[in-house]
Amino acid sequence: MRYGHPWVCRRMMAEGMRITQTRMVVLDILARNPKRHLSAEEVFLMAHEINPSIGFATVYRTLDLLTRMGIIQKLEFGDGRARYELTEASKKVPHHHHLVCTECGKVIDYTDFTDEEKELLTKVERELSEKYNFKIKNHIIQFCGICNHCNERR
Amino acid sequence: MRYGHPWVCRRMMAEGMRITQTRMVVLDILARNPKRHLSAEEVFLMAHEINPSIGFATVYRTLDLLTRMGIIQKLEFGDGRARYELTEASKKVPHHHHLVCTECGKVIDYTDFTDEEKELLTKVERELSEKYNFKIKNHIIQFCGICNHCNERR
DNA sequence: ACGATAATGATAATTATTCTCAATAAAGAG
DNA sequence: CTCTTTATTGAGAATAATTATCATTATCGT
Repeated sequence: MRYGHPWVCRRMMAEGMRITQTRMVVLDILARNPKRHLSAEEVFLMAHEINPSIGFATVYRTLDLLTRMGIIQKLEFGDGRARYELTEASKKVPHHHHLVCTECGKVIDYTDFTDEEKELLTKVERELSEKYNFKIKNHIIQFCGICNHCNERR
Repeated sequence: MRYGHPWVCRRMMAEGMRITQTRMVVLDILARNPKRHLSAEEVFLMAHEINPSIGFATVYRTLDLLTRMGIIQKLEFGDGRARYELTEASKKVPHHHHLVCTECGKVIDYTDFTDEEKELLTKVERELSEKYNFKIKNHIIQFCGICNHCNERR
């Protein structure tokens, strides 16, 4: 059977993993929704539309697998459910970070200041990596506060 | 009754909140353990040592309250339980960020590169604040990877 | 000291995530 | 293409963190 995402498939094969329909469906969903921060449940619902036989547990397992492979990233915005999106390293999503409203949970992606940020981050990453002997795979940057909407109704 | 943490007490009173023993005990525990990233359960156990009548639910409520007040910060390192520590803004803890091992969950605090980082962060914070009309209270920066220990046993 | 009521403790309820295990399907061998 | 091995899956049960409920308690202005 043929699927897309050749770079992921190559890595899976190289590591002796099987390329299954569920894995490709989950990856596809995340790749097609780069703007949203999908929760496991949302991914499950979308996967279920494509193939109703896909189970919840497998979606979790696949999200976990892709996270450990560094293809997607698990994000936690403090509302009790994890969110997932492709990593920058997967070359499918541009450098960006998140602005989180701690009141309503709204999340804004911002892509400003990325050149300066990127430069500093690369430097910090390299040096921390050496100093602490840590193989750094990616990073999470969130600014937390109150959005204009929540600010107004007070 | 007299407690420490006058700056917190002042703010609580100003906002019509009551200054209770449980709140002060929880705050004290976090203030006395700036190096650790305590989970709600750990805080509960320590609080329970001090006063066995303190309940789990109240610890959660207090952690949530202090978080909303910006005195402590809720951190999620991906192991399914939230951690709490004083914010930089509370002036009790120095500027630092976290290095998280996605394999074993180990967390290293690092305080390197803080001058450059701080400068950039302040700038980014100010400009994002204007652009998105967001009242930014704090930020979370985590570098995720594999620690040397986990790297060796492969 | 008193009274209004915010806060609490105990416990039940909820909810996201993980585990279990028999059934299924991917991939290499023939 | 068929067979075999075994990694992966689906369904549902189990787990664990967090939140809600509600009668009781303790704070604080008077």
